[in-house]
Amino acid sequence: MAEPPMRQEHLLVVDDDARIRQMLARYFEDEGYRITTVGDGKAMREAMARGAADLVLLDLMLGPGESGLDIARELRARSDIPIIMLTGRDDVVDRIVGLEVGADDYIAKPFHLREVLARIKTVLRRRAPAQRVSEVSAGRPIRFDGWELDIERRRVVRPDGSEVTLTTGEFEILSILARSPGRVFTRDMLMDLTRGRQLDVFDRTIDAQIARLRKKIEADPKNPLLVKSVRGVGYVFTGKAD
Amino acid sequence: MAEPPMRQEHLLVVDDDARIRQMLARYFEDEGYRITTVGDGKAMREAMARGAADLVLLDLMLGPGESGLDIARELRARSDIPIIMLTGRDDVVDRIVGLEVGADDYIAKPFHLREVLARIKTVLRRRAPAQRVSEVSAGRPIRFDGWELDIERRRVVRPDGSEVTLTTGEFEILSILARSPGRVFTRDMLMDLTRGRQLDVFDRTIDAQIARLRKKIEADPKNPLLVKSVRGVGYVFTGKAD
DNA sequence: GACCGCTGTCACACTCTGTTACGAACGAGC
DNA sequence: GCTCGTTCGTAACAGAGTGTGACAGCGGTC
Repeated sequence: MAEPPMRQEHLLVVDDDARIRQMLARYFEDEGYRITTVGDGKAMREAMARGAADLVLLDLMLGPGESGLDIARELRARSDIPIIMLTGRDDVVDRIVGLEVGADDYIAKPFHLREVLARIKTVLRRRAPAQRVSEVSAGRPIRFDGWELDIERRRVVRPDGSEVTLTTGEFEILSILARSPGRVFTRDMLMDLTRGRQLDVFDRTIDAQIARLRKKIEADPKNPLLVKSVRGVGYVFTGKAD
Repeated sequence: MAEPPMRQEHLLVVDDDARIRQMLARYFEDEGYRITTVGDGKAMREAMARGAADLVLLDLMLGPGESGLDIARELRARSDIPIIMLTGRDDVVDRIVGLEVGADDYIAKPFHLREVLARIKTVLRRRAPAQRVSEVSAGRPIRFDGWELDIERRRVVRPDGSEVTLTTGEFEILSILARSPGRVFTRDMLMDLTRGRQLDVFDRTIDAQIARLRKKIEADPKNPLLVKSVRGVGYVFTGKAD
């Protein structure tokens, strides 16, 4: 029986902070990864041209005139390479946009190296299916199945024209989900993106909010059509964009 | 050293990792195969032009700007040569797409050489009757016999327009099967593609799920028309695409 | 302070799924 | 045809995951 060849996975780090680059490089080399680090978009393009990486770790706060979001969009337009964004602790908006743009996951700075490793393994292992880049442009209302969700004005209008009154929490969850239809969000991500904190072990907060949301927007909350559960994973928005 | 095949079968390996090419070359030469190895799509086209191989072992993660999936599609468009994909450990999505594109089987890296040999023998033996490339494009619902399966929206609609409520697990299995009608999936593949893990020896999980699925979508679950069993092998979707 | 809406937490019921067990169906060989 | 060993279908059960009513704490308003 032959020894299985451990293919060395190749990470590409894009961060303008040299200390972070060095720290990540040292850690992941020790962990047996091949790692390339670059400081800006230009160097990233060159590195990608020299040889495709298996995953990109992308800082969202690059130097002046460069946005990690644009780079993510650019990468996504050209390949399906997994992207993990490094975001500021409270850049909830950037995280949401990052996910819309097609990033696979995000990690808040400052991070624990072990956590980065865990996320990388997860993303490489279970590539989220069909990361369709959503066409949602901020500011324009989202329309689905006759509904209208105006994120700017925090309004939700039924197909018959009447307005639904959602609480802040309900609205937040619906916004996150509806911005990326078809993408499954874990409870942990939803907690983070709506409340900015982590989910405890037996936390049922998100479930309760989803139940309340369904009661308001689903014709039959027992058979939801817009927000479905994915057992063992989380929730997904299944409305059909108009 | 194994018994050499009657006629020396010719394998073509496409992988950008020279160590893997060399390892496969040495092993299969010892096993009595004729083997050609190339590192990219261009070299593959040249090799194919020089002389058709009997089977292509294709790495899905090639260098920059090259996707194994595109190459598989290209190969399949021009010939019925059997294709076995080499995929990352858990690139479930890539595997599914690969099968849709018309590959005959896949092997997860890192692999055991004996396993590769076994799979090659199987594929060459059963010479799958020209796996029809399915036209399934992600995002668009699959239609068969009046049914509609909308993977994005996680919906299944009967010919009479009513909706079937499938559980997450049932839906997953049906999705995998229906994406590649006519292809026989082993229980092991189904377990791998839906749950990302391997089947234990006396595992009846898939059978149970299939039974539950049939109860919901078959008119007569005892005489299934959509999901049939292939004794000793697995299950196959036999719905007729509309 | 009293009131009120929102949300986190708990408890309980219900659903889903892996596992087991057993009988039926099947194929091979005689 | 028959037997025998294997494979498959499925009912039943238990454990894990999920839905949801109830309630209390919190922060706001009057």
